[in-house]
Amino acid sequence: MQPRFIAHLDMDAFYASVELLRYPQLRGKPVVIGGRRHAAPGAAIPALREYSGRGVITTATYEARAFGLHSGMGLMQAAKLAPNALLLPADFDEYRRYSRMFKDAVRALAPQVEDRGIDEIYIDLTELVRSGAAGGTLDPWTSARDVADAIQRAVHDATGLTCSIGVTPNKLLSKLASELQKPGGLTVLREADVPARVWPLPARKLNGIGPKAAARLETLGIRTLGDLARADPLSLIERFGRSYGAWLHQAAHGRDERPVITWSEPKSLSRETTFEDDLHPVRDREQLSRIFTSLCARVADDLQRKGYVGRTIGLKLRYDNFKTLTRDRTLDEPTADAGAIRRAAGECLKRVPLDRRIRLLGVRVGMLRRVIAPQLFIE
DNA sequence: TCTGGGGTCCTAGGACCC
DNA sequence: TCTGGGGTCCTAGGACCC
Repeated sequence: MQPRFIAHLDMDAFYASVELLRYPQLRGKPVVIGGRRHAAPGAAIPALREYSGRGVITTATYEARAFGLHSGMGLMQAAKLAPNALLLPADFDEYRRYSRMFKDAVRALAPQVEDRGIDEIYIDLTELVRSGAAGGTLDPWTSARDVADAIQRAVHDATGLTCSIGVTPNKLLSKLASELQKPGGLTVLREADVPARVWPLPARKLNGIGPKAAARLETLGIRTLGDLARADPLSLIERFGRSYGAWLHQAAHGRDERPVITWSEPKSLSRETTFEDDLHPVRDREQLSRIFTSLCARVADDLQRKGYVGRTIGLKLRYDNFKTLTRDRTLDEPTADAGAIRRAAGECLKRVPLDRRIRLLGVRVGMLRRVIAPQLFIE
């Protein structure tokens, strides 16, 4: 395969940065996004110490991260570390608007874009670099850096927001590289840089090595990606299975052939909610039933708006002890009807033990099939 | 006052069919 | 009576990611 030039672009503290455009007076202060809507519009922005309830940080500004706050952290725990940090509820409609703006700005320069959620993308720069560098003697990596630099400026011009970009021969390394100089970084890594720049990093930094795998690796004395690269591939396969073990070995050497995928069909749509207070299956039966029905109605609405029907209806339930279970049922014919989804999900609910308080309820529809043309639906 | 909400992919076992 | 494969579909759970 010809060498490729792949970029990973990651918006810096995206949700928080969008809020700072709206509230410029908060710039330089520790701010976190998360929790449910809590203050009346127009009221003063509350500090973390004033918050009570469930919820986690979705994004923290760099000033807030200095206190040890990070996304995923419970808000009550965060309040202990930084009681004076300011707290704003998430405004997803606004973030989606900015997401479209930055992605459009990138696509105008480099069309081969893979969506990886609201605030990050992969970009295949190979064609641009080849056509741009073909005329001169310019080193292609210098050319790739120039394109990435232009993308960074275009994103800032379009949105007023900064991003970090990694440019390398593949998605795995680019994802890693974009994190090396946040915020506002542009990091170029070539294959030859892997031993010096990648191997010293903790194994956990690799996209695909999560907390569980990292802990198992640690027990084998594997802490860095260099340790992993030196590990015997056969023993990795023995311990982690044929597929994941082989992947671990390849990944530690910075090898990844996955293409940049510019469009893919969704596989499932779901809605779930964590209750303000755990609900009792008997005493709070009516409230649970209302919430359950409304979740079904919301998934049905999502399906209809986006133009899909689905055949597998799934229920998700989390008890007060955080134990989570799922049940699903595959119908003969796909549906997007709220009533049909509710009936199937109701059958699933009959198959779970309801002997303790419930924390979360969710409804999922899978095995999707498209019913209208993609350009007709509105995001 | 621990632990949101929306996804993807993988594994493993059982049913069922040939 | 016991014993085969292989293949597909369905279900449940778990790891991981943003």
